[in-house]
Amino acid sequence: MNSHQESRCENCIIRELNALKTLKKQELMAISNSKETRTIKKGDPIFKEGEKLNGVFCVRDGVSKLSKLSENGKDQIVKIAAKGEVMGQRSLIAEEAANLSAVALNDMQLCFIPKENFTESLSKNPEFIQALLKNMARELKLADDVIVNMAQKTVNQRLAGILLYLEKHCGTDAEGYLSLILSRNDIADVVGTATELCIRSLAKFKKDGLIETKGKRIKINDRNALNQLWEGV
Amino acid sequence: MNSHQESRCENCIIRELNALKTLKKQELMAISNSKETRTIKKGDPIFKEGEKLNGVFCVRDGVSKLSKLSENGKDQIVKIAAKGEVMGQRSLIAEEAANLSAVALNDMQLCFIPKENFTESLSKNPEFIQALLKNMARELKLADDVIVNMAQKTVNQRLAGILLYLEKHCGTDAEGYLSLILSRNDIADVVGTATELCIRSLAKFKKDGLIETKGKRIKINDRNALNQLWEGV
DNA sequence: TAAAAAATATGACTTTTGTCAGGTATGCTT
DNA sequence: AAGCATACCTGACAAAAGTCATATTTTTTA
Repeated sequence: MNSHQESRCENCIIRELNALKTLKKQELMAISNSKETRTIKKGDPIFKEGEKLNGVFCVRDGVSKLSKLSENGKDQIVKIAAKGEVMGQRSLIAEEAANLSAVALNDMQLCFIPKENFTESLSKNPEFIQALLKNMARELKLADDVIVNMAQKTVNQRLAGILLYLEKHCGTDAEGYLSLILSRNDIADVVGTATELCIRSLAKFKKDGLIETKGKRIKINDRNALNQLWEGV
Repeated sequence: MNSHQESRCENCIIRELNALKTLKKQELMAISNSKETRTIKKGDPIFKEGEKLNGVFCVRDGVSKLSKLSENGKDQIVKIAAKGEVMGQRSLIAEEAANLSAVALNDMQLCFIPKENFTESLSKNPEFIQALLKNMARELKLADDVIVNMAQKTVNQRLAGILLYLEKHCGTDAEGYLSLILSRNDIADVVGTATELCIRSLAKFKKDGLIETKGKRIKINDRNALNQLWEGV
């Protein structure tokens, strides 16, 4: 399979979305021969916090949550990784075990790139390092912003924020519903609140005409109002 | 002054604490000639969020807060930078304006290293890039952990956490009081709560014998209990 | 398809957090 | 040293968030 044209890294367009786009033909050929394409089912774990990773995972399709178990027994979702994102690279770079757990939010296709290939490029390809560095720097800014929002915004504001985020980053289906269907519990874990509170807030958003729901599915009706709520106007 | 032995980067030991330790003699000589040593008084701003930085600031002495103004009008302190930390490098790497504002928490001595020197080394010195990359990766882990704590811990827990953090990272004086003296308002801005609540919680900690206070100054009496509170036992 | 399990939903209540108003202490300026 | 500004502190109340119990609906599985 790996020898087939489409599964060769040289021809992969997902790469364009991340630091892997800086890899040279030679590096790509090496990776093509050692990489592994994995199919992951919704709900399946990809790696767990504390685990030593022996490679990175490039998301070809689907979406994963990256979460950490807090000492109070609750899971906090720190990041949602969609197509094109590389999971595990932070841990490899820092030479640490994984700090977060990755679980598939829907059926996924991943490319597993072995540590050896990753570190080889990391030590030899300056363009790759530069791209990684820039990527990390941008991630760090996003994380700092999340800290501010977690500390200063209310549950309603943060919930409005993630609905807008999901629409922007994961898109909507033909009927206008958010493509990524999360459980109420997962939404609560992103917001950092209890499931009940999340459900209640969604019910209020619905009553106020900001959103529509149909089972788990959510449609944004009043983007403007949600945005104003998020910004605290 | 710059030609004096002690002010030459080649002889600087602060460098050992960060990525600048990887710089070569030639690079250090160039920086020595263009760098600027700045004395900043307590409360003075170093840079503001949104500002385009034309260099990085290496903390020689003193402590700075890095904060961001939330849309609700409150400042959130995202990081406390002590001796050896380099401020502004994230912005230069990402080629973005500063995301945070830096203000001195006590009298400081900073080395300002111009952007040109920084980016020169960034493009030519692989060891420097590697060190920066590792640094960013570690910072990102810390930020992710703060996100989890902000989302999942109570005000009391977070307050206990920062007291322990201040003791560990900024030390104590001869009498055992925390060396870094913050206003109640600044402590509240780290915790992400209102000043009144911060004061109340400190009063409770005092009543329970966890800490002692003398004006602004705080002494940790029961490290163990604070730690258990932090961990939520 | 029926039963079981899981997820969603709602009500009642508690705890935590935030806010406002006012008081006291502290330090700085003139 | 008096006056002023600032920071610290406290009480009373309001709002937000968390918890527990218990439906109701949806999904899974036997």
